[in-house]
Amino acid sequence: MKIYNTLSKQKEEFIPLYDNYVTMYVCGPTVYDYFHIGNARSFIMGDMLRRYLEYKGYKVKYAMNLTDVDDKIINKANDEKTSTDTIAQKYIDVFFDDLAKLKVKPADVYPKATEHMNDMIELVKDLEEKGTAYNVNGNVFYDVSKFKDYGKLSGKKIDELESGSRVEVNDQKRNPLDFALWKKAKDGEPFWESPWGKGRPGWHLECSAMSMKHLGKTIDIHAGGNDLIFPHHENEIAQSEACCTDQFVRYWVHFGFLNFKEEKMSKSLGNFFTAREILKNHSAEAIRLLFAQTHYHAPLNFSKELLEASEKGLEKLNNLIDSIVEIKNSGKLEEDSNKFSFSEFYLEFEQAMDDDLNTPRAVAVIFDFIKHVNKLLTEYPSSKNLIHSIEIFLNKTTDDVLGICNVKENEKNNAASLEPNLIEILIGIRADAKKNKNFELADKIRNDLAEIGIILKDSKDGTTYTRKNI
RNA sequence: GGCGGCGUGGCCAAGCGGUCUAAGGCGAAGGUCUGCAAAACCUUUAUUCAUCGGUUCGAAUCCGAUCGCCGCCUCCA
Repeated sequence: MKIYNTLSKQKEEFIPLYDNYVTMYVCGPTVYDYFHIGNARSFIMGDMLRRYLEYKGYKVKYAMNLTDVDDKIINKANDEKTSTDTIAQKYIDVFFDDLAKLKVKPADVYPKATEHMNDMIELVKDLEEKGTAYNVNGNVFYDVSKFKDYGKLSGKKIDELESGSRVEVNDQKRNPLDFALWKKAKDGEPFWESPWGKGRPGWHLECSAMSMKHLGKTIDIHAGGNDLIFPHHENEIAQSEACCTDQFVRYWVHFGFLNFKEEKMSKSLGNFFTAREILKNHSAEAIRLLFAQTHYHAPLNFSKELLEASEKGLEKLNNLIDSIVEIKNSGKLEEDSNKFSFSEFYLEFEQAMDDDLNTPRAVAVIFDFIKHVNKLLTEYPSSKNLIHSIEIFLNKTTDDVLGICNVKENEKNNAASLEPNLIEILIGIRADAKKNKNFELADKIRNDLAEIGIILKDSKDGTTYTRKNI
């Protein structure tokens, strides 16, 4: 498989450090608020990458940090007259809750900054000993001039950055680009004891320390939004490679922004929808399909209309699943000797995904597949092998990798309870009504069922139904 | 000012030197089926890829210029 590596600015063949074991780190949330649908794009695309690696047979160790010490958390705690811990815990719960709703597979570890103080302090001590960090009255800064590769990820040059007007002025720094590794505590702020006095870590530090601790000094994939390339990821490289390793990350993966009305969706611009808000009216599957329909690297212009279009597209998939479930429940299935391997669809799906996770192409393969099997289904309406092969294909691709459908769940919903039997009875009554040309009654039954989300469909072989969320 | 990205049908979006008179989704139009619907299926919907030049036997794809949009350089996924 090929992956675009921000470091080399080109697609590279992905070869993990150790055989079939992949280490992957995705920058997680600062837990001070609900995350928005733009943040969700990173979480979901990271999830799809991880799922596809697993599909390919890799064993993936996946870590996502929780930033629970930060200015924004402190401010929020002050505003709400509560502790930073309370704020952090509240939004950690929210985060997990929303991620689960978005069908994002849980990471193997969710390291928290507050639980890795010693690791971070050790890292800073090490940098200080090596002369790459300096202490000014309890503030410890990283000396950018000591790291010759500084700028290798973002393509920025130290002198060019210096001449830029936006670099913060700080008397204590030797160089305006130097960044804080350890910040001296101000009154009323949470703090930890350290060799430099009471304070807290700078914001790049945790990712370096926790990535190396949980995944090893050199990891395979580190991913995050485009806006993290500089300075965050650049600084992570500087910290980690100056202290502990020749290569911190082998493949840097960055996700394009989610825009709203041609502008980056962000908290500071205020033009955002929280994921939670969107999930009230739209399914996780539709959100995931929408994201999959654009390449992860490109910007995605978000709108509710687009989401609705994806929702409609999903219906094609769901209708297929419904008809499969319906056929299975009907008891009409027969053993047969037909073989349906769908190997060309698997191949095309894999070729698309192997090409830098080209999910839009993969989705196109899925829709081609749907069209193809719908035809087969009319040709072989009772083939057990057909149904079985379709289910396996959908499970592997649309469910396991893309996370946009769930065959098993649909079956469960359909099979549960007395409901199917009751619906069959109503269908029977309606069939009699139709026979007697009592269309008024027939339509009433259909309309009333539609109101509770049961959609009847007539065909020459009888009436079937599907369920729709209302 | 420095660095990076983008401009493909009504909308979204793949394609990145020949199979492109350009995949797939949404939308629209017609048809098959049906008491009517729904679903499904079949047609139709870009001789053209921001514009202008160039390279090449051949360009949406490479190069240059122009126009337009966006992002990073400050917290941000």
